[in-house]
Amino acid sequence: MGRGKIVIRRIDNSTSRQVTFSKRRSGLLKKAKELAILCDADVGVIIFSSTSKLYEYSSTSMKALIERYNKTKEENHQLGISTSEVKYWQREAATLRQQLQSLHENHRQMMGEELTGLSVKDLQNLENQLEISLRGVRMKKDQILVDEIQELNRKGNLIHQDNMELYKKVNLIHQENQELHKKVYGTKDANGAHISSLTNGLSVGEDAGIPINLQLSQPQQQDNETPERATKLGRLQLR
Amino acid sequence: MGRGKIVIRRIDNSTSRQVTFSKRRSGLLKKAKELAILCDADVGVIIFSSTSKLYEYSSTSMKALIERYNKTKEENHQLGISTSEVKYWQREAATLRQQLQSLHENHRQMMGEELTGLSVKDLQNLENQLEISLRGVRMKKDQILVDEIQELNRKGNLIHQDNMELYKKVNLIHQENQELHKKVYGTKDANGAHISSLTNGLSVGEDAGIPINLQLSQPQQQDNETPERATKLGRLQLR
DNA sequence: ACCTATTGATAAAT
DNA sequence: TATTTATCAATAGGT
Repeated sequence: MGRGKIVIRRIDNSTSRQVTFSKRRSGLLKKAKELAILCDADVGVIIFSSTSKLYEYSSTSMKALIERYNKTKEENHQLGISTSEVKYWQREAATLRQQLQSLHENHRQMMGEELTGLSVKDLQNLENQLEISLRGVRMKKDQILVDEIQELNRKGNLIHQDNMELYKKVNLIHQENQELHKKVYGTKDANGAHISSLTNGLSVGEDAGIPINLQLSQPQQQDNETPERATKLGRLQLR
Repeated sequence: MGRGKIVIRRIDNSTSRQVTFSKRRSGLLKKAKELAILCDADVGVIIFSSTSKLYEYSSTSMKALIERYNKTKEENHQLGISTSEVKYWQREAATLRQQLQSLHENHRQMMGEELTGLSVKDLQNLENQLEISLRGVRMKKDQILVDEIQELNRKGNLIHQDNMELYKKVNLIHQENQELHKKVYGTKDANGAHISSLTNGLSVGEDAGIPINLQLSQPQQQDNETPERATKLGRLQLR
C-alpha cells in the first residue's frame, strides 16, 4: 500500500526510516485501539524507537495489563517480574521481622528487662539460665587469664635462665679479669674503678637470685567473687 | 477496507466479533513485526481476547521489554511492578537476616555459648550484664512471691475474722441453749448428749485461737541462694 | 505536513 | 477456520 511495494527489512535511509516509523507507529496504535474496541479485547502496545523514545497504548492500564500478562505467564512457567515475586520477598521479610521481634523480646528478658507478664516458673527458668551462662562466662574468662599467666610464667622462666647463664659468664669473666689484674699490677693494687665500672654495666649482680616480677592486668574484683576463685588466680603469681 | 465501511464500536454479533478479532489480531501482530524490522524499533504487543486468551508479540523478549518499560516509566514516576520493587524487598530481607544473625550471636553469648573469640574485657562486660540481669530477675521473682504471700495473708486474715465471729455466735447460741435447757429440765439434769452432738457440729471449739496455716508453693531453693534472701522469704509466713 | 497512486488489510459471503 | 473478493484504509514516495 503505497506508491510502490517495499520489502520488510530495515530501511537504510535514516530520514525515510524516521518518516515510516512515525506513520506506521500511529497506524499500529490506531489498529490496536480499533481491535480493543471492536472485539472487546484488552490490548497493549509498547514501542521504543531506535532513539529509545517510548510510545505506548493500552486499552485499560498498562500496569494492570502487564500484571495480568505476568500472572497468565507464570501459570505456565516462572517468567517475568511478577507480583508473586514481590509478594514472596514481602512474606520473607515479614517472617524475618517476626523472628527478629521474638528474639529481641527474648534478648530483653535475658537482659533483665521487660519481665512483666512472666510467671514465677518462667522467671525461675530465666534465673537458672542466667546462672548457667554466668558460670560459662566466668570459666571462659578464668581460662583465658590462667593461660595468659602460664604463658608469662614460661617466658619469665626462659628469661630467668638466660639471666642466670649471663650471670655465671659475668662472674667467670670477672674472676678472669681479677686474675689478669693481679698478674699485671701485682697483689698490692687496690684501684678497681676501671674494672667495676665495666662489670657493673653487664652484671645482674645480687639481683640474679630474686625472681622477676611480671605484672598481669588483673580484672577488677567482682562483688560476689567466690573466695575459691580469687585464691585460684592469686596463687598463680610468677614463682 | 472491506465490502463495506464499519464504525469503530463493539461488534454485537458474537461470531462476527470473533472472526474480526482473529483477522485484525493477526494484522496487528504483522504490522508490529513490520514496524520493528523496518524502523529498528523495539515493539511489544499484548492482546487478551474477551475470553482471556493471550496473544503476544515482542521484537526482543517480552520480559526485557517490560523491564525497559518499567525502568523508563519510573524515571518519571513510580509506576508498575518493577524489578526495583523486588530488589527493595530483597534488600529488606537481607538487612533483617543480618540483624537476626547478629542478635542470634549475641543471644548465644548471653546463653554462655560460643564464647571463643571474646576478649577478657568482652567477657567481663558480659559477666557484669549477666549479673545485672540475674539481680533483676531475682528481684522480680521475689516481688511476685512477696505479693502472693501478702495476698494470701490478707485472705487468711479475713477468713480468720469470719471464723472468730462465727465462734462468738456459736458460743452465744450455746449459752442460750444451755439456759433454755436449764429452764426446761431444771438444774438437776445431767444428760447433755443431745446438746453436745448439736453444738459440736457447728463449734470451732478450741481450734479458734490457733492461726490458719496456708501453704505457699515455694520455689525450689537455688544452690547459691544468699542467706538474706532465704530469710526474707522465710520470715513472711502467715502470722 | 500534505498528496495520491498503489498496496495491503479486511468485511462479508461462502 | 480458510478462501474469495470487493472495498476501504494505510502508506510509500514525492512535494
